[in-house]
Amino acid sequence: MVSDGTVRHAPTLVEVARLAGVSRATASRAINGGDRVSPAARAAVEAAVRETGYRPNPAARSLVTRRTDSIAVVIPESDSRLFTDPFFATVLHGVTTALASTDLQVVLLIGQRGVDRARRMVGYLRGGHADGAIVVSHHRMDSVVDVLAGSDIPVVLIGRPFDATLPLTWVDVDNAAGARLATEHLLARGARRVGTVAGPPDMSAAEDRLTGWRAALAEAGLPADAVVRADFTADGAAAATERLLAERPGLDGLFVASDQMAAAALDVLAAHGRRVPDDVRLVGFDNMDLAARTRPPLTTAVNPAGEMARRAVQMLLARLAGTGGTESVVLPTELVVRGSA
Amino acid sequence: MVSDGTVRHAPTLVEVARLAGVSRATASRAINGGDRVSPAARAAVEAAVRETGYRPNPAARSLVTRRTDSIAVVIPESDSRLFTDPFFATVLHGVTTALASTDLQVVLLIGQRGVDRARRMVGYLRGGHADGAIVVSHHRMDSVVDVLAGSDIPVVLIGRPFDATLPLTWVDVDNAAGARLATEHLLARGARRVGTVAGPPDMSAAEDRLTGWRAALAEAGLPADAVVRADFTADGAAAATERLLAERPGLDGLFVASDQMAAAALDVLAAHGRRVPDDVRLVGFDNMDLAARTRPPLTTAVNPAGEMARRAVQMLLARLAGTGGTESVVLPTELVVRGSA
DNA sequence: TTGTAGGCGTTATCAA
DNA sequence: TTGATAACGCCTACAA
Repeated sequence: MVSDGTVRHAPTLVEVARLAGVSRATASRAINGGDRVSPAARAAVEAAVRETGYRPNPAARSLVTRRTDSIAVVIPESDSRLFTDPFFATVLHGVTTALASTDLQVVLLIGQRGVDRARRMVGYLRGGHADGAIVVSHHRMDSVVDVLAGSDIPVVLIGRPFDATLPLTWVDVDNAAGARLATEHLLARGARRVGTVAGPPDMSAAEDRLTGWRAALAEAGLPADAVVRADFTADGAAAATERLLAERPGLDGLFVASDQMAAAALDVLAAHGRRVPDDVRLVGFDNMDLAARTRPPLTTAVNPAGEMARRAVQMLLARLAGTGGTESVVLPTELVVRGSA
Repeated sequence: MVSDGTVRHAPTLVEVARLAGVSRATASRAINGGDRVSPAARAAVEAAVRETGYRPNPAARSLVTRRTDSIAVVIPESDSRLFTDPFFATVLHGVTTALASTDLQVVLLIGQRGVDRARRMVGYLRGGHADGAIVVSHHRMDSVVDVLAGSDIPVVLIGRPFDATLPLTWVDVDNAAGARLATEHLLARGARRVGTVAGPPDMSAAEDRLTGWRAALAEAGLPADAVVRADFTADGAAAATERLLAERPGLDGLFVASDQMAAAALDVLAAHGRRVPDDVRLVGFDNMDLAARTRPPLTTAVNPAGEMARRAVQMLLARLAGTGGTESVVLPTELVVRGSA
């Protein structure tokens, strides 16, 4: 007990044990929920814990258990998307929420990409700072992923890696199916000249969404050649949409690979006097907050970021417990129909 | 130690020392940059470290140094603003960036408010999981702040606490000055009937911005009674703006306490056929990404979230080093003039 | 400058 | 069911 003026060092197991009238070993067992403890001893220890405000020293515990009771969330994005994109905040929130019932902590690693940084990160993880990792891999990130794949650290990726042969577990939304739904919806609403503002080719989500768009058009027997690339930013999407309109003045349908880009496309279309959805039907992807607030509001495919985070946590926990979690997961998506198509 | 050709367990100091032909103590000194090491010994140890891929076991180190080399970032928000608001992502990015040059890690604590959770958090911090904490205190959060103030954990708040008498260090932007600048700008542009969409009264930023707005009007000898409250969400702001327009049809200037809310107000004004800036001059607060992308783009006061994060880190590091960091800081703001006023 | 030895707080092993 | 006792890997007086 601290008598407000005395030494303020945290109570240790020794003091708890002494107060409870048992040995350290018994106190430890009682605290860690072991079964080989008499009810009397357990009660005494619990009382002593309450009285002293004892908390186990995590370093000491970790030293002997070889676990840290924490997991790392790795976000290898350096650019400004980190601020802009609600995706990361949603994932982070999902992870911490999913972990709230456990007593695992989240250690955050935000870093630049590149081989050096990758090695540092993996070194950190191997160094025993975390029991496992969730990697939010939006970009290609070969270095981090490669190094991780070559290690024995339990890790789950959010967003599939490019190289499907790597021994890695991941969870992703069915980007191709979402894009396909979106495009089919455009066609169902009567669009016949359908373009797309795609994401950059070094992101699997971008590639998969492009694939889905192509598939829907192929099935309808329509050409899939009205493609422009952007970088998932509003500015990039605005410029790309301008190019597309110049190249394809007859466009009557547009699938844009993210809501943020779709909002920018909306502005460009308006600036060109093209009404949405009357002249051009428009569908986005993500269904983040933003989608409901544009005018017209966006029809869009759902990207369940929070759910992906929860699943990733589940899988990682299973891995850590040795009870599975080695199977990658593709979450379904659906289309939310609003005013833009 | 498993034999599939390799040694499974991470190399320890003992092996490094043996390989370098020195004692554990010398190896430790060499690794930790101590000066009492001969160049030869140091070189040998460094070579051994490289060869073995040695990384100090953080738990063992922490056990004896009584430091964890990690700091906690506490975000006691439970509601959806966490996803929506780029403020948190920006702060997080700022913190990790500022910490990149050190070898401190970030432990993320996202939690509900309330006394129980507050005690748990503080217990966690006192338990020796982190050397200090940065608390992003947007809301009132009396419980967390009170408990923290009563502890001896080094902590820096981002956003001033309501109770100024608490022995806490914090960094904040000069919200009142920003609001004042904004309102003065409205007046300079000719507005005479100036209202405000304020934030909720349990947030110091909201109160300070309201204060600044009042001050500017008082100085100009104009009434400051056209106030509606919202909760920093777009929907809340839209409803509030509707109320304000109903109450004050003659409004010709509007200060909105955040860009996100200002964007919503913009829509409402447009829906009522009020042109911005011709009929109503509008100024927001924050200067986040969004501000440049509304139409017209928003004139707004800068909220330097990243800079606040960096300063908070600096202050906390100083505290940990015992070299100051006990003085709270108010960062200046400025007005960014765009099309809305 | 280097090495010896002790201890940080906990859990795990083994007798009792 | 309990209690000695030995690790866990590292740092740091202290002595050489």
